[in-house]
Amino acid sequence: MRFSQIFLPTLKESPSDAEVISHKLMTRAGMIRKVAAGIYNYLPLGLKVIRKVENIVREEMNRAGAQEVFMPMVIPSELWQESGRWNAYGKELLRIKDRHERDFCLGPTHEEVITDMVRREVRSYRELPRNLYQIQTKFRDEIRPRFGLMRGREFIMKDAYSFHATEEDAEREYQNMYDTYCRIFERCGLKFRAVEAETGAIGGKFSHEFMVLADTGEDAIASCNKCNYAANVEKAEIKIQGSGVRGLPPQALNGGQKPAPAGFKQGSEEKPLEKVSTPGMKSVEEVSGFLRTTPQKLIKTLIYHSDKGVVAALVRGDYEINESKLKKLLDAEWLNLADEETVRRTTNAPSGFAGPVGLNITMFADYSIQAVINGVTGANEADAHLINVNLNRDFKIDGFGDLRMVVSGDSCPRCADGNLEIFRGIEVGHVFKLGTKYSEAMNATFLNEKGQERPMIMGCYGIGIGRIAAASIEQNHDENGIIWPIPLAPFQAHLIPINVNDKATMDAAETVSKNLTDAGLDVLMDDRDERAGIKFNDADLIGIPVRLTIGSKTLKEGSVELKMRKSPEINLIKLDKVVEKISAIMRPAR
RNA sequence: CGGGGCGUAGCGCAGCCUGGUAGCGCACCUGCUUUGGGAGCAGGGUGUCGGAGGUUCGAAUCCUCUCGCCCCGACCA
Repeated sequence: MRFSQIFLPTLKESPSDAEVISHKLMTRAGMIRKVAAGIYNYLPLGLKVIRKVENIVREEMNRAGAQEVFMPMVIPSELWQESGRWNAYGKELLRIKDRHERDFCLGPTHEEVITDMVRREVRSYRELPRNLYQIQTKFRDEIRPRFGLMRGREFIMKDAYSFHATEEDAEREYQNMYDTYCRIFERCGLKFRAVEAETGAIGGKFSHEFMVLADTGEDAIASCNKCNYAANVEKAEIKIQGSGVRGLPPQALNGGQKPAPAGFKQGSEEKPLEKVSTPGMKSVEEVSGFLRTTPQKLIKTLIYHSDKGVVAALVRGDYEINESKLKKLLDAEWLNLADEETVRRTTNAPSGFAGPVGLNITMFADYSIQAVINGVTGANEADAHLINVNLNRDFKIDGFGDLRMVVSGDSCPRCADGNLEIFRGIEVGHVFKLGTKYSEAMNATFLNEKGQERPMIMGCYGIGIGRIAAASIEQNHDENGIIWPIPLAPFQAHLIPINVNDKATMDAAETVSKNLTDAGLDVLMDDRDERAGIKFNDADLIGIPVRLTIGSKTLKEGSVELKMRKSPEINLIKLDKVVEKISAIMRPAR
């Protein structure tokens, strides 16, 4: 391909709305252009990368025994009514009407469609298992799309769904997909980690996320420095010492806490409860600073609103509530921090002054507060807090649980002496074991060998195609531009004839280009009549792995310059060795 | 949805406070010179100042409404 012909508009400056490096570089390198918030055009260079990713995914899925299908993007509401998600899914589901006023949605995921497809055809256990996948554009009307392809509204995703006669077979396939995903991300040249994850709105029993490690990632993951435990922080558990069973006498538990700060040792005398004035002091920092104590002494009381009613959640002042854990403990469908109005009604005080003493609603608490002796809480009246608050003497808790976010340095919940570290990651893949959630709701059944009707056991496995491209850039770039790993590179070799008006240079360039192309390589030749600086800078920006420079000086010796994008060295190679040399570089990665 | 900000040339921005004929850099077009890491000189403006309404002799500028976009938060496969 000639640079003068390809539609590849590079930019010297980043667009003002791009924040993360992958978004800036993809725009500058002429890969994508924004059409609307979270909606992009893919230009030729961007599409080439997308296709590379798709092909890796396709090859590995096929190798794993899955078969490709293609489902519609526009889905009739009936299917979503059947699964119950038409009402449950929320506003990310873009609902549209056709000319007959019939309801449809743009597919954000395809469990309903695939379940419908399979239930119509599959009758017997003999026709199972099945693993079907598609690579398709999805639409989720995200509240706040951002970061270019990392969190678009419209995005390309590979989604696979498997159907099984038995739990064991579904778990075998889950492992098969897990292994396949590892191979896919390895082939893409990504540094990643598989972590335990929440199952979220898609539902199901357990799941793993595949996280590309990057500081700009939107997810935080906790990872043990000794064993292979790794989990999304939404899910990451704390270590429970002794037994973590609900209902045990509170002080018997000490859920893996950091030692209490000096001066507040367990077992110190319980002092008399006292009310103190704390005008305008709401946050943990303000209150602990004002009262000259530490956040560890505070018990934070958060009022939540849920389908199970208004509840209070208590956690030690230096920790944060993990809403996923709270939701699970409550067995709630939904959960929100209560609004100011509800807080006032419940606590008789503006938010910031809630406390458990005398509070007349159901209260759940994180294990961490069991270690707090003579603690500080809100007084349930404006501008006042209570000091020397003690569990059981001054208030009672309806249930204890692991309700807090893990923090760096927490003990590993799985092994004896490991500690958790927190990393940021970009979720590029997710595998779920769905179980029978959809097959039961939608009556996707089969007859087993005894002639009994049973719901199919399902699994679901997604990969964000565009996110892989973006994540790769987050991991592979420098101040000049993208550095593509060979498997994802839009071209393998970038040829730069310095002076396109010099016949010898151009003849050599044409020959090299033809030879490399004949050898099966994708070559971009910068035949533009531009200054060398412009060509070199564009080459660095778009990040093709191999650069070959052809100039009249080295040409006299029958040589061209070879430079890898990822390293600064420049080597001369003879014209007749070019194909051999470049092929050797490409081989391991192809 | 709450808070904040921005919409002016293809891109990045100034002008707005204090109303008076639309600007800068880059890009683009023409010519000459230059030619191995984003060239120089000369000439050229390609604009519904996001949109609608209002105030005014006069609005990019002031007021009202509206649309779009971005950031923070909330929320979230």
